[in-house]
Amino acid sequence: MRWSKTFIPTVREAPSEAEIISHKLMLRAGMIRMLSAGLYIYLPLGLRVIRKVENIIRGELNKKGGQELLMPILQPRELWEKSGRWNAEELGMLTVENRAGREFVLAPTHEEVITDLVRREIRSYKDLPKNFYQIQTKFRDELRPRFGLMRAKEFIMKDSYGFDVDEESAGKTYHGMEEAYRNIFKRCGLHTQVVEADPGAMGGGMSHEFMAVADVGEDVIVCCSKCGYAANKEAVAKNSSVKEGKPCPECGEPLETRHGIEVGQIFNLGTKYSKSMGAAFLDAGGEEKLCVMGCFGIGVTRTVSAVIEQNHDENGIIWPPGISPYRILILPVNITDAPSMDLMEKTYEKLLNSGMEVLLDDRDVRAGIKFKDADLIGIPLRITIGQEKAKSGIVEIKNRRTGEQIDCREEELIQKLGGEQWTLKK
RNA sequence: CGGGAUGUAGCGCAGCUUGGUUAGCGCGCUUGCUUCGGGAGCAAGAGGUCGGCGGUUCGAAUCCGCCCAUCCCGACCA
Repeated sequence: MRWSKTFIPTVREAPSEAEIISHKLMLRAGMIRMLSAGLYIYLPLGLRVIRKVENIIRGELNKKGGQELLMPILQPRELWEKSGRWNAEELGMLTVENRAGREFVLAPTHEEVITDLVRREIRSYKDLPKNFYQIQTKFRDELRPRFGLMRAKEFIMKDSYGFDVDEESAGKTYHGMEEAYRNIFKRCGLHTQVVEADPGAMGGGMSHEFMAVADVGEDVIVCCSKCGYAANKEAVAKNSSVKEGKPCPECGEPLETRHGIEVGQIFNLGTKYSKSMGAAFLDAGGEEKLCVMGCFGIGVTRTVSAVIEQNHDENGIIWPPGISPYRILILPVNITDAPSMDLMEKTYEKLLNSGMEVLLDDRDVRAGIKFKDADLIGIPLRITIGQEKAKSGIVEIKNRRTGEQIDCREEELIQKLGGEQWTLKK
């Protein structure tokens, strides 16, 4: 993609409404713009990152047998009365009424719809287990939206719903999802702590939260830096021996207090919804049983914020390669120099043909601006084409994270980029 | 929803205390010339219902009231 053809409106100063680093950097890097409090437009660069995260999620969930579908955002009131959640204050539901006076909810979550589907379509143990998921916009009528994409009224969420024949099978699903989540967040370049959690409005039994450790996190967790043990606030409240300074229950090291951003949560729901919604099946003995359910969520847009909180420096974002909007940025220093332009086009073509996602900064602006913007938007690798070295067909490759830089002949580029030192870890 | 703060050009801000010709500055934007490897210089421009409504006054960005918006703390929450 040529920078001049896309739309990446970078700005030097972030609007004053932005408080935390990820919000400021997303605004400055031209990833998002605010429409109203808690409502954001995802610009081309921001959307590319979101899509990357979504695709990592798809890959890992599909490996676990997840089946993607898509459910309506607008849902009738009756469905929510059936589950007993129409007045569930803590869900922050946004309701609307149509011209005929019929009431709907802009879905904050989809247990009702998916369980209703399963109730009608699944009748035999032979149809189970099933694991459905979708990635779509969710609504929460947040009274106080905050921190950009961290807490928005409208956000993108991945939600999975598991249906199993019994607790044992549901437990396997649960642990499978836990494993998938670990892989997903790792591939997104996010350092997370898994903590035991309170199921809250979801109900049911066991629940774990995936916390991205960050100073701006709204949640407090107590964890052990040595063995990785971690517990959230509710768990700490229940057990007075788990707090800062006390020995870790697993290894005895002193526990520490940290802040976390909740990027994912998994729930074992038991039969709460299958009972209220009537999702039953016949087992091998011909006996009617209720599906044992689980639900599993990932805040996609929040994950993007969390990644930036964990991956930036004073100059801007440093994308983990797996979710970077582009893998490589080509930066020609002087676009009026013919040899530089030849080399630039050749390099661009070659990288595109090799399947790389390349952003070409072909803008007619001073080099300093390009360098600053390059650091700001944080593409992992930068190829600089300078006037002098271009004469002999040499480009510079620079690593955004480490700052290391090498010269490379254009012909050897593909080979070098595939080499170990440019395959960024972390 | 309780407490606090802010609202002046696309962005960042000054002016308001003590009302007084035509509302300023920096960045950005347009044009020209010179520059050109880390956010250039000079020159000439464009861009404003001073958040909105009402009030006080000869006169309001400035004082008063109500409303709206945005942000922070709290409660609540993927």
